[in-house]
Amino acid sequence: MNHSFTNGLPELLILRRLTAGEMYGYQLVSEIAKAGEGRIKFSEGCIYPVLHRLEAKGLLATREEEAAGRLRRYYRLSPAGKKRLAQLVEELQVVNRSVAAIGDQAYAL
Amino acid sequence: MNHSFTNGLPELLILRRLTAGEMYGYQLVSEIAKAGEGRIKFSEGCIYPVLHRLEAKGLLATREEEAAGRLRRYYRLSPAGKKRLAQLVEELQVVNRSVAAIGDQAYAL
DNA sequence: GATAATACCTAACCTCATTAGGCTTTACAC
DNA sequence: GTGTAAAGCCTAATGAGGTTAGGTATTATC
Repeated sequence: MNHSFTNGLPELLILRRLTAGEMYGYQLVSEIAKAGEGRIKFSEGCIYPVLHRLEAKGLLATREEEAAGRLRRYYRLSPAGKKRLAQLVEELQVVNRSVAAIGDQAYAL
Repeated sequence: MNHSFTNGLPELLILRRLTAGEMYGYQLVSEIAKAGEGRIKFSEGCIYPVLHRLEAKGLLATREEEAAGRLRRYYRLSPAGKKRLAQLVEELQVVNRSVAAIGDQAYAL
């Protein structure tokens, strides 16, 4: 893909998607791809390690469930995860405002 | 700083700032800091290598000037640089739309 | 019986931004 | 007048995190 502005983006997309309710990893991969307009797509090799990191930091909580002979690990937001989400949204807005600000003397965004 | 969404951001800010006219590296560092609301600040150790990369790729052109006993290396946009800028702006918009899209069933951005 | 889809995972690699320096000249303070 | 900060340029080691490329097991499909 080779995109810019993607560091921290898997984390933000995961946290934000989980505000709608718990979800498992494989599902998050396809939900993110769906939201990505065919332009943004994070593979399992990216999403799973992020989920493990977020859980280790206490931003996500987990439960396991077996469905159709397959193991599913569901994740949900913790209070700390909600705070982190708000922080990431704000950081993205700072980026957007900075980009707008540095060019407003010449070009509109 | 430890921010998210910063990969590619120095490049975008530089390219966008240069649409207003040529500028030298040290100046770009402070201009970016000024646009960054005290939240975003890319040091010289980041900006100079980016400038060299962009010049090597043909996105920027250069000239040297001596002012007050100090050497200044001015950079300006090439046509390829303008195309790259448009591409980066669009990539950032895709990011913003994806973030909005993945959460619009639950929370507003 | 083979292939794709579901569902989890890890490891090596690569691309930057971060940190931490180094070099030179001018300006200001003590 | 000597020291420190600011103006300018630069590079190298580090680290965080996404990409690529796998591996495993079960179920569904042709």
